[in-house]
Amino acid sequence: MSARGPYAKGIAKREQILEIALDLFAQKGYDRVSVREIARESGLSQAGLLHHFSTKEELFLEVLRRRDDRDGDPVEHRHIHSVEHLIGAVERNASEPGLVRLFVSMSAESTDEASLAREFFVSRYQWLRDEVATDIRKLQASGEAPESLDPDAVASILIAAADGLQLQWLLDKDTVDMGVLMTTLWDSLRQSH
Amino acid sequence: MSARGPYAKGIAKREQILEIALDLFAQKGYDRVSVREIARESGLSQAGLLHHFSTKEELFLEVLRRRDDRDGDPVEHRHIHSVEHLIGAVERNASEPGLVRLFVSMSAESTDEASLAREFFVSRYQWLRDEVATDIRKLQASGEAPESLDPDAVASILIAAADGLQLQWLLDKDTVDMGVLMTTLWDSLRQSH
DNA sequence: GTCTATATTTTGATAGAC
DNA sequence: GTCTATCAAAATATAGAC
Repeated sequence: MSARGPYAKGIAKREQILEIALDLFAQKGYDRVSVREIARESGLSQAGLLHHFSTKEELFLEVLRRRDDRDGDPVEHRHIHSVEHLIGAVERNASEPGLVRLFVSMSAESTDEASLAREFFVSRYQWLRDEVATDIRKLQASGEAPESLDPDAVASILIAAADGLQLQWLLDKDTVDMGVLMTTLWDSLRQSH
Repeated sequence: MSARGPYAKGIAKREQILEIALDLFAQKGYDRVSVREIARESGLSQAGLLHHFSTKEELFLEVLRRRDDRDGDPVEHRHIHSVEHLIGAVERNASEPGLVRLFVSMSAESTDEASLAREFFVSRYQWLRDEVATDIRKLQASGEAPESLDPDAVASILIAAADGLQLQWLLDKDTVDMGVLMTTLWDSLRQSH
């Protein structure tokens, strides 16, 4: 897939806009960023930006989809999610407060029934719970996790803890160590009977 | 403390505005509610409302403080928070999606460094963690919780799970049973060694 | 305490030139 | 593909009458 051709310039600009929009949405939230501001940071006029994404919401949804892909190799991300990966992602997120804020604020906004992002987050959580629950069943089969655990319940709980700890961490980064706490939780669950 | 006197009318109106603002912020989030809208629902003009709260942010902060008080008896709320209370609050919240949404979206907004609500949530989490950790120490002393648990870590984790489960529940109310999952988590932790 | 009227900004989006 | 110019709608906040 060459980057050359008649569309190369447009595609490159699109990528740049998406990067900048990601950062701005992460910093300030959807409603507090104007298209003008994203355009200015991208070295474009507002109308120039709206040539690439004809509405603000279209740009926003594209940014959301992109966020998932940045969590490491997209292929790996999509196919071998596990408890270990979940904890690893939380640990890595401690170096990316902007991304964490994007996720926290966008997922909160998505709870609005009318939000365009709602569908995105609903299916994302369904998928995530499924991946983690499947991994737990695998660990039970190999004796690495106790049979007493309910895989679906524990999957929900681990994901919930990850989200909640990210929120606490954003508010008090020195007090809350997300990675350590996730490990503590998983160790405790594995040692329950 | 009588409700009579020269200020009775103003105070009553203030209360009414706060109730309505609470509901609207909960439904739509801070940025998507206008002062005009709150005023209209309160039977006032915009200028009439701004006589009671001179800026939108002032009104918002007042609503936030009020939210805490609605979580049951304020006195009890403030003085005997415990693991049991935390789980009970989550269970009760399943009948109040509006309030849950308010909390989720307002806490997410508060992660903005410049947010006026930030200070409110930072101190709220510090206080909550402290209350829950203290309760866990008490349970350990009476033999109702294993000594192997780190009270501060478990407090953070339980609160995080509560927040994260509320988010998942808002997005998929039929699949996620917050109360059951919180109980599952706490039981597992108590049975770990 | 509440109103009408208005100042001032800012927003998302479009039209049309180049 | 990007610009300038512009529109229409909304927002917060204030001034001043009653």
